Amino acid sequence: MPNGHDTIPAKRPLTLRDVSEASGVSEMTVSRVLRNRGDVSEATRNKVLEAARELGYVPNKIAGALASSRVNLVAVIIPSMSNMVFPEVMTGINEVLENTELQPVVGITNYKPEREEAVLYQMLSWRPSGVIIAGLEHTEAASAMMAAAGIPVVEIMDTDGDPIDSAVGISHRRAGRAMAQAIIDAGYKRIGFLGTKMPLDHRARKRFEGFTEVLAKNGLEIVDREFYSGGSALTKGREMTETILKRNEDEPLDFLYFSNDMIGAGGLLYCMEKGIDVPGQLGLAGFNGIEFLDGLPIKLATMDAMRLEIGRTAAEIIAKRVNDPQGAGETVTLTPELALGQTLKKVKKPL
Amino acid sequence: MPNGHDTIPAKRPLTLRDVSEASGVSEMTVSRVLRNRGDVSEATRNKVLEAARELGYVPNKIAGALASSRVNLVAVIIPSMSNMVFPEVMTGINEVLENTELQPVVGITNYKPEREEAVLYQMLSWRPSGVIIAGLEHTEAASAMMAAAGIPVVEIMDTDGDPIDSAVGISHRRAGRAMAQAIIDAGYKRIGFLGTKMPLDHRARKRFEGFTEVLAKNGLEIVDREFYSGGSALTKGREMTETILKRNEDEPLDFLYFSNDMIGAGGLLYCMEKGIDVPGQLGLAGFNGIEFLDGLPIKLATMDAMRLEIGRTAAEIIAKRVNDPQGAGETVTLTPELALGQTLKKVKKPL
DNA sequence: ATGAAAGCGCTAACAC
DNA sequence: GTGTTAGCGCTTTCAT
Repeated sequence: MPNGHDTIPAKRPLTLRDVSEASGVSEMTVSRVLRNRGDVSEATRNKVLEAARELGYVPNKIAGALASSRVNLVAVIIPSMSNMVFPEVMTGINEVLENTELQPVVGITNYKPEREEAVLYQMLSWRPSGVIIAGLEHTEAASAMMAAAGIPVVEIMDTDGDPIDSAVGISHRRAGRAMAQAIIDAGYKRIGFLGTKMPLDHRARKRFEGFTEVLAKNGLEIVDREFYSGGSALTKGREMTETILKRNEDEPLDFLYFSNDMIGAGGLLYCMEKGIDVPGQLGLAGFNGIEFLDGLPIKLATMDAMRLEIGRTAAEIIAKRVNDPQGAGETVTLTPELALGQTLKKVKKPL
Repeated sequence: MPNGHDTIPAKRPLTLRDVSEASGVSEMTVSRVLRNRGDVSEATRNKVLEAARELGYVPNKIAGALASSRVNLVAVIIPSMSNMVFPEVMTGINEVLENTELQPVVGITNYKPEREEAVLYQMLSWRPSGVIIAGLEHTEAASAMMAAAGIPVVEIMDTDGDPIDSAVGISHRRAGRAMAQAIIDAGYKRIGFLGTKMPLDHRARKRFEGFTEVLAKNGLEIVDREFYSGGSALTKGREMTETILKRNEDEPLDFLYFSNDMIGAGGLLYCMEKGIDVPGQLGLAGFNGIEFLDGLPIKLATMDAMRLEIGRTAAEIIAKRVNDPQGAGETVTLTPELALGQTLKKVKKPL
């Protein structure tokens, strides 16, 4: 032992039987005490608790789960942990699950379908009580596994599609449309798009589709676009903004639509530094409503992805269904508000 | 079924026996095939795989783990997921574990010792192959559990203390001392401190102690301090900076030391907005080296907490020890570099 | 190369 | 209120 923590070094991990012997109470009753189940007299209860504490017994959930075929785990499968959106979803999930027996277990897919399939397989092999998974697009095998698992499955973030069981999210197509409409209403015409180089980010794709759809209806097109991958989003936003503005100096752009707020913030900082008049000369908008935007000198127009709410609702659906396995799936579509901030001209909508 | 995913709805979850019956191969051999263990003829192997795929069989790890008393899980216990530092640690852990059989399972403590104890208990009850846990300070019960668990335990982030088994991190005391020295060397005298209101953030506390220690040795003291809790760190940094500067207008501060880079960035944005000459009139420094700083107009002086490296090293220690349970604990102290950025005057150190 | 039997540590179900 | 018995679905061990 490298230091002063004094403990009973356990060769063989302790079992219920050890507690049973130490307390002189049957294994079954020990089990009851440790799970607060069934009637146990105060006296034996204390004897057991005392013995367990004394020995430092930690129950073996593996054995418990096998015997009871109940596993209080919820598989949460998300693309990434590094872009601020999923940590917040997790917070929402945690908030709700903390008040239940359920415990989230997180798997990361890095936006790769085959990775998602593998992670899902791993997680399902622990026989969780439910699955919360980002997105509606999965490999065929993954969809089949979830459908066959016989547990509640909630697909989150997006509701533009066909859920396996339940879904909670926003319509990203609608989000793209709404932003396009706001930009058009404000009178901008020469619009640039800056986004991630991620063909597999279906939600970004749907927003883009909704966006261009409304532009088209109004006789407009995206004038230029710029993509990035990897690196610090703030830095990339700055660089991409410089690039796209320089490339269009002859016929300048009057609006930049960023596929996320982090690159949007980078763009905003760049504009402020260069003394570009925002929103007069150039309008800006992002997507996500990251809280961090509040700290910027001026607020970026954006649309909240309602991450916290999505996490909470998804967890609630799972919690409900665990106690009511017969329950049917449901789809909850949340409707985010457009936050105009200070980077979008406030122009009256033409009649 | 709410939609078009065609699957075999499984009433009773499939078992090895189902695959055995479907393939006409004994359960034991099926098990061998599915785990790639022992010699199995190519013919039976294919029969089994075919049957398993056909049925959509997902092995039950609960049963497997109980029978083999081997669980390929690594418990990762961290205070929070929302402040950018731990996601990066996770990335490092994942990178390494991806190349092994091991899988991380994350628990969040919210900086509460009693929560940490509870989470640890939960995790240990799954009999993981190892534990990675943030910090060296735990409740007595938590320390005892880890010491008695008979598995490798790596305490991360901090090495100023007494590890249970292994530790990987930096010396936060040294980090505080180094930053203080750099500030003093640059000639700043009237130093303010801005931090989190978190008595249980031992690492912040140690940095602070190291910091004031060096100031004291040089006949200096912190002139004023300001604390926050909750909210957007960027916003809070901005507000706190305003507050502390205003409060000391009579005898102005010439340096602000922020306990993390996010509030530091907020302070920096505030200064730029107000036209405060940084680093001439006022120097600034933070802590953590978050990549995001690169996107700011000028770079904040900071010290990298080496999160990625810590995560990787911790995971490596676990991976190594799982295959060598006799191995002894080890302590790895990483030494971060001070990044002066552009918010600290470059003044020659007085001879 | 394959199979049969025993049991991992716990809990459901049923006594008493 | 407490104890007994029989598994949960796998893997270990030992035969063959």
